[in-house]
Amino acid sequence: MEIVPQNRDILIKDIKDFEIDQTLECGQSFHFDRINEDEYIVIAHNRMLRVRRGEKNSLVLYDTSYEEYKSIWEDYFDLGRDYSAIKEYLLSRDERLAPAIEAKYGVRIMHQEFFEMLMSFIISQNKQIPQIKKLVFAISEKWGTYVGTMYGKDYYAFPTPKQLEKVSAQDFKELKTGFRAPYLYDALSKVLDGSISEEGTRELDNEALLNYLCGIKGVGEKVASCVMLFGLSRRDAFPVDVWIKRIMEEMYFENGADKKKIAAFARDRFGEYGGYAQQYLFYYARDGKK
DNA sequence: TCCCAGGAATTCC
DNA sequence: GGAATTCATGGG
Repeated sequence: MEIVPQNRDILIKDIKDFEIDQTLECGQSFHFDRINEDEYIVIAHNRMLRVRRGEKNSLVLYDTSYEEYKSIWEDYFDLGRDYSAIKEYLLSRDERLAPAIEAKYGVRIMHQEFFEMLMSFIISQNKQIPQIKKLVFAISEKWGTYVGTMYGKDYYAFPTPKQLEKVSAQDFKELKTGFRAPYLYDALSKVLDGSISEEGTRELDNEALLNYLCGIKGVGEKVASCVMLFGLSRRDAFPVDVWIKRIMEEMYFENGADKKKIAAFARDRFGEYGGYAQQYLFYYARDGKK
């Protein structure tokens, strides 16, 4: 992998184990627009990023700097990590992961922002991905900071807790968040009063962190695990949703298993690489059914 | 009209 | 305790 600054853009050559479309569309992220199969607009860290897949395993990040790439986007897309080692380990744990890993070879686990992940995955319950995206965009447009216009569309960052200080549960409801409105409000309140904070998560081990997050109304094990995996880089978290349950039962439990049992099995089988296994399997399972 | 959606809270037995 | 029901909204 080679990072080549070009004018106002950043060209990254010879990226392995990465595809921008797979990484964005595997279900971990909701705050982006697809321009076409190679080009996306990504909103994160109070910025709008135009990014495009280039020729021969390259990637172009438009209108950014080397410093910004190193300080933000490399970590955001997890480009600094060796995924061949991850894949090798997972395959050594179970070679039956091969079809999922081969099909979704370009997925990386992103490191997104904690608060946005918390709110997004509270929204995600009992919703489909396009609906989740719609609500994330609506909340951003209503309360977030304008970050730029591309192809005629205005983009807004996901609001900070501070920007939502005066927002009520009723305000969330008016955006059609439905029964999730009081959940969003409870999460917001706890972040605003400091009882939930990213700093507060650092010292906690996974089990304690899970309980910590589950103290928020509307946050159960699955949502908490997603926040841990995608927002706090707990790469051993293994969210069990309906898709994962389905494929794990197919692979490992002939007579079915509840979510707790599946999560425990995954901890034992995949260990610190559970999150990667989860995402390959989730995307593979969900895509196959389409 | 009916059914389901990257679930979680509540109610029921 | 664990299983069934409810929750608000949109789309097939």
